[in-house]
Amino acid sequence: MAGSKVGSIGEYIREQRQRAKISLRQLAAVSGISNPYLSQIERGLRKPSAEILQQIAKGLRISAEALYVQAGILDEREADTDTQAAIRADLLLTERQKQVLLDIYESFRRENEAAAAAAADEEDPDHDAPGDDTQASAGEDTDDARRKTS
Amino acid sequence: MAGSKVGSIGEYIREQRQRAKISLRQLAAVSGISNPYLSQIERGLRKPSAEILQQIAKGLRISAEALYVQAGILDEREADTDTQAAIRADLLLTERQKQVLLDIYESFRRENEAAAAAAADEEDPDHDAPGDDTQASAGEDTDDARRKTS
DNA sequence: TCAGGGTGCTTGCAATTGCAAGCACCTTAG
DNA sequence: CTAAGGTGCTTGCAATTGCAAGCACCCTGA
Repeated sequence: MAGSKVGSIGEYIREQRQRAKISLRQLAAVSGISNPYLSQIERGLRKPSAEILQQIAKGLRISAEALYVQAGILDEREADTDTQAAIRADLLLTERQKQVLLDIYESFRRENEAAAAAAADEEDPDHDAPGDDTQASAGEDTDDARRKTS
Repeated sequence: MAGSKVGSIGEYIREQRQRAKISLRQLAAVSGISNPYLSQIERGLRKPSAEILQQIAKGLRISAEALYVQAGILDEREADTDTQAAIRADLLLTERQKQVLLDIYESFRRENEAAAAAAADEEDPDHDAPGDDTQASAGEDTDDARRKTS
């Protein structure tokens, strides 16, 4: 198997794990694999079998297929229909249910956009060195406030 | 991996190969794997990786997914609705969010099926209405026609 | 300060995977 | 009859996979 793919699945797993905010050992434990092995997988030193990927997916509470696709052993499904349109057109759902799903979908989308914007804001200070002092100062105040609320 | 599953994938591969009327060596050659190894796989002496299954599927000109299902590393897919397919393919959602939406969707579906069953029990008495008999009869004819064309 | 609990990683090893070399057997042509 | 070509399988081995034992480091509480 091409090393580039294996590196990709390891990065992907680490990414999903960090999103779930669990440690490597915790994920290894709930997945039922050894933590050194999970570490090696994440760093691309080992190429896990499909069974191991299945276990990791279970631990991450995502579908095994998603990991298989990243690992290059399953093709990405086409089905490029729009999620919102599909929900609205789904005859097996009541209108109320459609709305609930759409609300959650949009909330997830906003969440992801906010995460993307936050990532962009962290990169901006690097571009404007003079403005950094002002923005960094403001940023510190915000961080202090967050610590107090936590 | 449970030996019973491995024995099953080996039998399945041999079956498909014999249906295709090609020898073990021919399949091994077009699949790009060694013929002794293919022999061992067919007899359940070895458990092939997903990559090897992928190659065998290519040689047999069947989908890799079919072999994955037999090997127990992929669940048999239910017929996805458009909504499910759309959620799975949505690049703007994280894997975790997809799973949450799918779980809620399926819960709604089950809710609706239960409601439909309850409604059907309440409507049974209405079938005695004359107009309803005519429609039910037409529906049955349509079903018969479909069975003949299938 | 030290002890305990947490983090991720290193290392050696047993088991497994996949292969190359070769065997045993069958069929066909000369 | 033999030789050639085909079939499926045996065996030993290198490489890989997955693990257990343990290391290095960090943080917190007494």
